Amino acid sequence: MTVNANTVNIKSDEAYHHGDLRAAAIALGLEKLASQEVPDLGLRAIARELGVSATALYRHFAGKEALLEALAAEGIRQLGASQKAAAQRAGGGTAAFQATGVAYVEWAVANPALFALTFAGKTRPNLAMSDADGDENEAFRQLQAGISSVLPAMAPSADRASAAMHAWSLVHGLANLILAGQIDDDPQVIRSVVAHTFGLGGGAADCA
Amino acid sequence: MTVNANTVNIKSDEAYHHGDLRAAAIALGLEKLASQEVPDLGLRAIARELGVSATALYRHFAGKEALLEALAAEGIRQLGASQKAAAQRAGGGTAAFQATGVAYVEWAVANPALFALTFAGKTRPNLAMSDADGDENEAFRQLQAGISSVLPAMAPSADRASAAMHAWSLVHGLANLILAGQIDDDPQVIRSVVAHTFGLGGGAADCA
DNA sequence: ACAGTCATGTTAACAGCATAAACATTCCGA
DNA sequence: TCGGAATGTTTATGCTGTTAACATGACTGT
Repeated sequence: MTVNANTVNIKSDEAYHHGDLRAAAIALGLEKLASQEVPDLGLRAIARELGVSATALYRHFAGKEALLEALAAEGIRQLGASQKAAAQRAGGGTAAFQATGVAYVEWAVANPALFALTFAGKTRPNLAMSDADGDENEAFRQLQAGISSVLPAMAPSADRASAAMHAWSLVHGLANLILAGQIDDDPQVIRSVVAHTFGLGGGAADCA
Repeated sequence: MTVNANTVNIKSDEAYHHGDLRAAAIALGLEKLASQEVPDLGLRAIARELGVSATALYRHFAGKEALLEALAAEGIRQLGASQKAAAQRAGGGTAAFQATGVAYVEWAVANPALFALTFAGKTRPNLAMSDADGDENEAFRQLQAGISSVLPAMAPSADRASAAMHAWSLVHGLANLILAGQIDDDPQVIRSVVAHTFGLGGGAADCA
């Protein structure tokens, strides 16, 4: 296992000035994103806040876009981890599937800027199509696992793929609409909308 | 004096140099958005391309954000019109409802930058909550009409609201995921994913 | 018709941004 | 120890949004 340079590894102190600048930049970027609603990060601002010259970051990133991609990778990793934790907490089966959906939306709402960045532009890595081996694909793996727990294993793969896209679209759209201020950020609403589709096998945990 | 033949003139002739600059800026903005994937419009670029000084636009827009909002308003108007046309083309009932969903996604895919702009940031007007009287609310009105055609009129308004959010989230998420390159832009896929929910008819009925 | 006001344009200037080129330093392996 | 690679700095270029001060043309009230 190679050391993943992307991970947020804040060595306690005495770190970066002549240490690991790349990691420090990513850590600070995440920190700034966490306290912002819109991902308008600036290289200069990061460098300044890091006590380093503006152009120093070019030794570690090809440009602004490269830094943003690194942050996006971290974002998708966190999202996947959050979903995985929610699924485990819920046990298994349909409940776990719904939990991943709710976790998706809640993570997005809790991390607006990072979520926006993660899915911004066409330059981002294609999550669904990649071979789901990397650590950053936990999100899609959770989706597939959820599908498996709801649809019988013998269902045609076309149905499974369609269901996956359906579920993903639902939570993704709900998250985006909430972030756009078009739908209220109400846990009850989120749960209800998600349950409506994610429980599709049996329908209606919510309707009773 | 030279009338710029490139621009899509809203006002018939005798255009903008000492005419209607605001309209010209919006028209050019839309034109530029149409040939771009990402809404990185620049005030200076627009002014330059319009043959006018950079600061002239400040006589008509409070700032860049204001111009973007004007463009977003035009975007939501076009989206609603597209949905309305699709619904009428489809006749009525469930088919029309599905058609509005497909139209939503297809319009978004056909106008990536404008669609992104329309739903970017929290500063945009809240479509769902406003009183649906203005011309720009056709999109939400279509959504409600579609819901009405699928859910029985006597259904509790909570169910109707939930169904509306559900449908909206689905198409919105599907559009965004396609634009993010995560789902293939395949008409067959769009139709299938949309039909899955928009034809639910039964989804809510199951609960009763 | 004339004067004044207001809408609309102009130029100049400021601060901030991403990025590139040339230069300096530090570190590490042969 | 020496030389090159890695890392950081200064300087410079050209972009951006935005403000301030100034010009000018058109409309309006008397």
